[in-house]
Amino acid sequence: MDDSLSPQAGQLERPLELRLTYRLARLHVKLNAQATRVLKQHGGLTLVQWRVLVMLNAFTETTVGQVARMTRFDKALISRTVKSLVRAGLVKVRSDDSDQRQQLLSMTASGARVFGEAAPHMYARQNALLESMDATQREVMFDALDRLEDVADRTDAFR
Amino acid sequence: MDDSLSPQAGQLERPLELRLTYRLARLHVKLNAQATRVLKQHGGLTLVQWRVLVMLNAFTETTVGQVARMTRFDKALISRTVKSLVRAGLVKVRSDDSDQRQQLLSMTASGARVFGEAAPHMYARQNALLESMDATQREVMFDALDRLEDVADRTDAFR
DNA sequence: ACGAAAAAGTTGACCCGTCAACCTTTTCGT
DNA sequence: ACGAAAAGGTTGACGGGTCAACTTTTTCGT
Repeated sequence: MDDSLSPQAGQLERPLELRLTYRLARLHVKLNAQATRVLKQHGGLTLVQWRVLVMLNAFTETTVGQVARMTRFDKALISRTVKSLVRAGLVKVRSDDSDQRQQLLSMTASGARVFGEAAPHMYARQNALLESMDATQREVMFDALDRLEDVADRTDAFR
Repeated sequence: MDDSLSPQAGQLERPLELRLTYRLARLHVKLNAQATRVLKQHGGLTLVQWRVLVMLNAFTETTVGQVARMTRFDKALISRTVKSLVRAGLVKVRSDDSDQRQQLLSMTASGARVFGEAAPHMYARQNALLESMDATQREVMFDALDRLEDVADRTDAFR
């Protein structure tokens, strides 16, 4: 399989490899695929389920809305994912007496077990990613991420 | 709306803000949303349609498979998107006599017009993103993207 | 030159993620 | 203390994106 395409190319306004959005999208896809693979091999969680459990692990009792805000996922998605976790017996729900709208979520014992099974591999992966860069690279990277998010929030410049 | 969540937090194995995958995912979502907004305002293309047209603009006659490989999108997605573009009259198809399997795609006049309407804004955006970083930052960033993609390809480390 | 394998493309099924509408409970201004 | 507005959450509908199966055409080894 020859992937070099030998195009009659030339005039891409900016070479593809140097397009930031393109590169980020590509990386994001790869990282997601990798995470999904790792999770499948170690406990069978989906990526969203994993992210919810990470939150429940960090903040022992929390709510759908809080998880949604923290992960920046849509609350509809979180709501459904929590349901799937409850159905699977990994998460339990307790109603909050001081606010009848919301329910407090926490991991069950078997939820903690499944989480504990996946966690080392996921954290090893996270570390492997970070260790592919040295300290200054990392710093520049996170700084750049901050700036980019900032620019991404302000579309108004192009209206 | 208080977004600071004042959690009973503490023991996130790695603070959320410093999780690379998390930050990248978040940025990616924002960038996509921004691009979608810009496209909606200037010609009404979808993001995938835009990416296909970018390819057709750069490589005047190309095929579904080539576009799929270059954009790294699934060929099923490209196939459907091309159909939508043909239906909209923005892309036309010519059969290749030397290979009956594939069809050569190119923009129509009105395709070029719509593309030309969106392009300046999209490129301005791309530039705004790049200009939020100085030269060395950019270099570090692209280098980091290379390394990360590399690591992302080798899951085997965690098997 | 023939059959096997590979490539191009299409289609259907399916999951992910977003959006908008909606219901219930709480908060808050007056 | 009452009504409006806001917040929490659920649901349905939809487009985005992936995966696998399949058809047709081409390539290639022997």
